Parts: sequence; C-alpha cells; structure tokens
Amino acid sequence: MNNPTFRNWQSVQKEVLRRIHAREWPPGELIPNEADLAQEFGCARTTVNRALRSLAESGLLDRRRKAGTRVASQPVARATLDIAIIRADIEDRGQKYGYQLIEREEVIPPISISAAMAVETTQTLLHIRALHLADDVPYALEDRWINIQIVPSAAAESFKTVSANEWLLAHVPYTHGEIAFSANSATQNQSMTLNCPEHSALFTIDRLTWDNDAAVTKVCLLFAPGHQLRTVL
Amino acid sequence: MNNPTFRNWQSVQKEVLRRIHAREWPPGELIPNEADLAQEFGCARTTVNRALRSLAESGLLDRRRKAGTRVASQPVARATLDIAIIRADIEDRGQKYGYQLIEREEVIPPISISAAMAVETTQTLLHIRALHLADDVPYALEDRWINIQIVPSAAAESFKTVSANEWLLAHVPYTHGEIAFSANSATQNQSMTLNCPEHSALFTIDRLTWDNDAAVTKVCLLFAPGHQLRTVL
DNA sequence: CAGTGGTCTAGACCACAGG
DNA sequence: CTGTGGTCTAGACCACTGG
Repeated sequence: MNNPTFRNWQSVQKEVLRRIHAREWPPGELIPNEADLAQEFGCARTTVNRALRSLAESGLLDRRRKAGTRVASQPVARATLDIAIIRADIEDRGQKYGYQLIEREEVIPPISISAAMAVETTQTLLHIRALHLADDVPYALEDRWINIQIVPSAAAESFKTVSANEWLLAHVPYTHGEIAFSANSATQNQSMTLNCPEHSALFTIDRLTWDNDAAVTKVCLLFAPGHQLRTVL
Repeated sequence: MNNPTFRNWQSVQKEVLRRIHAREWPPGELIPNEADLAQEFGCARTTVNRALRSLAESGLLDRRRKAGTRVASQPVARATLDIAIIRADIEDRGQKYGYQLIEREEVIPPISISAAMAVETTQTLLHIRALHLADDVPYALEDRWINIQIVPSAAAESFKTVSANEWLLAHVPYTHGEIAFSANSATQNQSMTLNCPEHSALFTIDRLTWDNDAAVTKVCLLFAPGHQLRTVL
C-alpha cells in the first residue's frame, strides 16, 4: 500500500480528484479517513489534510468531525470573481482609460439609500455620479453615495480627475461588504450618458461597503451593453 | 515581544488584519517575515504561515519568495459565488420548484455553438430548452447543448421531469469550466416564455463545461427580470 | 548567493459531534 | 464515549528569485 508516488499535497490532491472523477469515490460516498490515506499514500497525515482541506474549500468535499469526509453529492460550482478597480480592468485589456465627473453634491439621500446604509434619514451624504470610458467610449456609469461622517476626508476631494472608485479603494479601509449582480433596463438619462439605446439591458453591480457596522459607501455601477464578467471554474 | 495572546492561526490572522486595517502596515508595505512574526506572536512559523497564506488567497497580501510579504496596494475584492442547482436555489428560499421541458432535439448546431464547444461542424448535439419556475412563476429559461459523444447516456434521457441542469451535475463529471455573467434584452420569444415584457433586461449566465479538453455542455440561463446574484466580500 | 516563503514530517492534544 | 478532522509544534529541507 505504501505508494511512493505521492510525495506532496498537490499530487495527493490530484489522485483524490482522479478517484472522484473516475467515480471510484462516487458523489455522496464516504472516503477513507486521513490517517488511512496517509498510510496508503506514504506521507504524513498533515499532507493529506492539506490536500483534502483545499478540496473542501472549493466545494468538492464535505468534511465533518467524526462523520468523516464525503464527496459532495451536489457539487456546487464555486466561482471566484476578482472585482478590480475599473481603470485597472480597462488598462489590463490594453485600452485607454477615461474618466468624467458628472455630478458631485452633498445632500440628504432618498430613504432607500439612508436605510440601506443604516444612517439617520436626516444625515447628509456625498453623492457622486461619474462616467468611466474605455478608448473614449462609455464603459460604465457610477452612482455612488459616501458616508462623510465615516470618511470625512472625502469631503475635501473634488473627484474631478480621480474616480471615487479608485480613491476610496486606495484611501479607505473596510472590513466587509455585500455585492449583488443583476440586469437593469437603461433609463432615458442613463442611455444618453452611456450612448446606447433606451431600455438597453445593462449589467449592474451594486455594492455596499462596511467598516465595522458603519456603512462607508454604496455604489451602483451600470455597464454599457455587451459587458461580461468572466471567470473560470 | 513574546506575546502569549496569539495561540492559533485565526488570532494571528485577526491581528494581522487589524494592523492592515489600522494602517500600521499601509498598502504596499513590506511586513516582517514569517520567522520574525512567529517570534513576536510566540507561536510556530507554521501557524503564521497558515494565517498569512489564507490572507494571500483572499487577495489582501502579496507574497513572493525572497521578496517577502507585502500588503496588497490595490486590494482586489474577491467575491466567491456559489452556483448551485436551480432547484436547490429556489427551494432554499422556501419556494416551490417547477420545471417544464420546452424542446428536446438532436440536431447539428449553429457554427457559433460547435466552434465554442470545439466539435466538428457536422456533429449532432442534443439541444434542450426548458423553463424553471418558482411558485409557478417563470424563474429562468435554460437553453442547453449537450455533447452526446462525450455523454452518450444523455441521449437516453427524456429530460421531461428532471432538468438537464440537475441531471448533468449529478451524473456527469467535469474537470473545469468557464462562466460569464451578462445582461441581455429579452427577445419576443423569450419574453413570452418568461411572461415578461419584450426587451426586458435579463440577467444571464453563460457556462461552458469541459472534461479534459472535450466540451461536455454549453448552457445559457436567462433569469426573469429582477433576479439578483448576491454574495458577501 | 542568500533570504524568503513553501512544504513535509512525526507526534501530540484538542474540539466536535455521531452513535 | 470515541472516532474524526482541526490544529500546533519544532525542526528540516527545498524552490524560487531578488540583489
């Protein structure tokens, strides 16, 4: 049984993947415990643990103390998306980045915004609207609210040349956030700004960013028609 | 220096996060090496490694041999999406799942499909169109192509009661895939099936699944207006 | 070439939860 | 209560890569 072929966790993982894939270990099946696998593979239990833990993180295995390790019966596809700064996205594709500030105002937001950001309905927020361009063509429309009580330094920024998207990521820390992807129909105003037909289907990212229970910023990004967000599984 | 507070990798990670967050280690900064941190925290280097590796995987740190570990200067937001079986998605929200097969045929696909799936232009594929419902309301429209040379058992499935979405995940292994999210305008046909206005903005998932360089299936999922895909950061 | 992260090992103790 | 995964340790060697 002592198989000298598996000397590192990657090779162990590869072999485990092979067995799952070949249905030697079918979905839902209990696989041998770490100690047994370590003996079979001729390596330390730590190494087996590393391989299996990694597979569990990607959703292929289901591990529970005492219950052991099972092949996931419904293999969830876990996609990892990297949401970068818009400028970086554009430049990575070799296009020229452009930026235009449309509006900047400090106002009391609609109830829907103050509620989502958990601020008093009477509190003033900084409202920014801006357009991102790729090779001089409209790329994305940014509509953002910033909590200037939490980020007072934002009040001094004009955001005329640096987008709020970029400035915030570089200057303001956050602890966690929520993000939602959806599709929205372009309003007349939006379609004019993005230079597309009215009612075009726009890929949309809504994002709410928190710093320890205080909302930092809420942003809605509307991408020009045709935009895709891609990743591998 | 020997601080007895940090006994496990989670607490080490938490402290590192605190320092990043408090800008004690600003973006781009080189942080102490593992051995030094281990001494400071009073734990083994392995434990520090575990904490830092995990942060690097989530994009907060940038690690390179010899060069050391740096705080990411452009913290990429890395969102993890779980793409489950549609039925599971609906039932998890306490709704009743429904399924209707619209069309099932074995035909030679359009060039765009055969090219994407890297099959001969003359090869017949299984084409499935189906509707998923939540509480009897249209939820998503599935348009799928299956490579019956790779999955011959699919040719014997009627897909009248079990969706291809679910059947494939349970019966057909795959090694990797590509996924893309976008927004599309509903065609007249689509809008009738989904019972929504024509030209509605539909959230779209395109997915191509491979088994070792052979395409298994290509699917386009069009979700009814209002659908959101959510996750946390 | 030398410093850094990447990994392996053997052994140990612990936390959790199934039976 | 007991088996399983989760983790820590100390020490070691290795792989990569910056200077």
